Amino acid sequence: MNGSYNRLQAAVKPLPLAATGRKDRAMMSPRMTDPSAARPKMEDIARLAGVSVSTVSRALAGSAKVTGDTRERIEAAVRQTGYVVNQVAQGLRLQRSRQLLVLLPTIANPFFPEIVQGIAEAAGAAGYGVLVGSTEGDAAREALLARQLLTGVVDGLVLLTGRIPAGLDLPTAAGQVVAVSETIAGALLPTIAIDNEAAAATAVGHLRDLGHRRIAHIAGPPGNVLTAQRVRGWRLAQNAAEALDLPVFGDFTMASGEAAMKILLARKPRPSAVFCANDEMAIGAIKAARDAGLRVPDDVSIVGFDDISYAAFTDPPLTTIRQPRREFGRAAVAVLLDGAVPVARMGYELIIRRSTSRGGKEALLF
Amino acid sequence: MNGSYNRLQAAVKPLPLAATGRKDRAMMSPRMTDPSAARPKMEDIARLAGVSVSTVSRALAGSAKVTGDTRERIEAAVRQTGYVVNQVAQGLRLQRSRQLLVLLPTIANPFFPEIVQGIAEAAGAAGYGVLVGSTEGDAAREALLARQLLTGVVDGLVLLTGRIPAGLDLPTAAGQVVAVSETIAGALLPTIAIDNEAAAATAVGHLRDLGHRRIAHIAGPPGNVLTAQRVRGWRLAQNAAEALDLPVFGDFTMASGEAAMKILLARKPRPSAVFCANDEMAIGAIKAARDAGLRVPDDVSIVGFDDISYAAFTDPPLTTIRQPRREFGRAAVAVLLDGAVPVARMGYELIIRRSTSRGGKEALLF
DNA sequence: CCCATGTGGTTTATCGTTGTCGTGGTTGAT
DNA sequence: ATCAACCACGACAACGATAAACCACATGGG
Repeated sequence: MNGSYNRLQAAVKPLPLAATGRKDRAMMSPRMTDPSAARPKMEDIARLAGVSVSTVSRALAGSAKVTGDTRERIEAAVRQTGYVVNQVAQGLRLQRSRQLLVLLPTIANPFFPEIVQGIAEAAGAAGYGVLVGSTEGDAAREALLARQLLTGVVDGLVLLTGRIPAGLDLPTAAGQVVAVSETIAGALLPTIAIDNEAAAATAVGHLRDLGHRRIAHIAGPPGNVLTAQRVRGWRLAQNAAEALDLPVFGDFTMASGEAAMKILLARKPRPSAVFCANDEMAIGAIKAARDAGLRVPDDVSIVGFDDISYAAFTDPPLTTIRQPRREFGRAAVAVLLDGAVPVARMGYELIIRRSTSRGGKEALLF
Repeated sequence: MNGSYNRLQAAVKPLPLAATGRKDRAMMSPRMTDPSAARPKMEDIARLAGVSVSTVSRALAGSAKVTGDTRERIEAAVRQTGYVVNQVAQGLRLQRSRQLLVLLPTIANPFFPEIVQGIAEAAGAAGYGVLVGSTEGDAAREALLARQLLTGVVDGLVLLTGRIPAGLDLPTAAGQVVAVSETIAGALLPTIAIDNEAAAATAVGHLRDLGHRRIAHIAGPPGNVLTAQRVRGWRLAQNAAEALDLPVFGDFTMASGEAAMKILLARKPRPSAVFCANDEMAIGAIKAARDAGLRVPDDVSIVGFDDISYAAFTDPPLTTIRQPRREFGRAAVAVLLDGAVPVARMGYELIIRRSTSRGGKEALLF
């Protein structure tokens, strides 16, 4: 609400000014070829082609009712002026924008890009554009994006945030919203995801197969749905006694993974393996282990989750659970655009690299 | 142009249908409390509050000309209906959207997020929303985003792509576009960046200070402006003979860095140090070195560029050039919104971590 | 007592497109 | 020759919001 508000108006002024000037220009011949021309509108094309705006509109829409000659004149005028339809006006008239909005918690997490790419691919093929909004954990920004964008700026919303933005009325928005990757607690919303509990159990099962019995868990932030599901999976794959162990909570960042690992390494019987709720925390955990003078996987095995691109480049390369991210994106668009039935349990895959190995003496002694 | 086009229209249908139904509803009392109510418009608020739409508009705009009583009735109606203004209509009327669009080459590169965050911060503070579009190297998608979005959907464009989208007329868009990080060849466009040549020279100078004389370069893709600038800086910091060496070109991905490093390691006198045009390629290079049985930095020193978050978590942590990304973002918004003068040479910083060390025998023997 | 000056609101025109309806002119069938 | 049917196209009314112009009604000063 301060002064800086207005500057773009000023910066944009050239256009409005030129726009008002346009009518004058008809009378003031000298400035006819004004280079700082305003964006032409359909009316301009119509005048140039000597037809009505309706005809221009029809021609541009590809109607067969506009004949060769007229059509050519219109197309020539369009080419000449570089005219493009005003999406805002079109959106208002049509009550639809052919745009999708992807809401993600933070653009910095490399887990999301591939989902967005899948969305963009599928949406693009259907003639839809894709915009991305990053909420950065800020509920206000989230609400702003969702609201201001469901107000007609976009036709559909893909939620990667794991929660319903404030102010979004689900019944009203039915069919226009789909959740991906994270199921949203208690909301009847089409959701695309994997079975996180089972996937976590798979990861932990892999460690058990290698002989590990003291398998710690670096979890996501408390309160997060994914966190809960993966903690449950971790418990599920262990026996009753082991499952009493407490996870250390992080926040999905490398730094938090590093900190959590330090805590784990200080535990009395040191865990022989650690299952991390995502790859970034696993990267942090590897660093902590290294800094503590431990070798991965010889001294500690580490498993991640997501299979982000960096997972293959860590030292050692990270064993992790791969989620079909591109598929997530495509499926989300199918739900939105084709009314496809959402698949709540898509396939995942355990990618075994070199951060896990057979449990050492310690593990076997147990 | 196929069938899948129409589905969202169908999904959205409830709204248009309800909208047409709305007028009927006035006469058909029974359905008054229709739960699947259409999004209310200003007219509905006006009716509810017993005033005209103009008054509602003014009240919502915060005009002092709407008094206590009237204002309260309006606000009550807004609360009751959950009304939010239609941005599309508002945008058409106002000829401005209070939205900025950030165009980036790929959302997958972790160099960009922090810039976007800086943009979002500054824009948010000024009441602007930020949308992100990822072109994925596709010129068509790029043009589509730029065009369709400069058609009134957004007020400003931040280009992180290093080139002018096709169909974007710069004179017309003057003041609405700013380039960040990459200068755009031959375009007179406000640009926020660092002096890439000098920064590259700084990185290479650091290696020379450590005694290295065979310093190879893994460059970005040929044709890229950044690539050229950093190659020049690399040459500049060496003596004439050394500068005859040829860089190996990559494409800024980890995989390309790995491949490039393999090539470099096969060179006759093996380089004792490698300057990589970005951190991701450096990460790939480190992996290649490791896989070849070489230790970093004992056998090869490696320097990156950008200081992405992963740079601090590699083994060894990566020495690199830090660009003030958040500042980039803020500065870009200042240019767009406040008409600030763009700073083409912002400060950068050499971050010395542990991927570089004094050149070994080989280097000293030279 | 009348006119200037505020208040607190309403009317009206407009932003750029598109669907509906209408029109003048041609065509084919009768 | 006459009429229905068509045809390509034009005029007009929305879509939802806002700013400018306008208008009642009070109030106060001369």
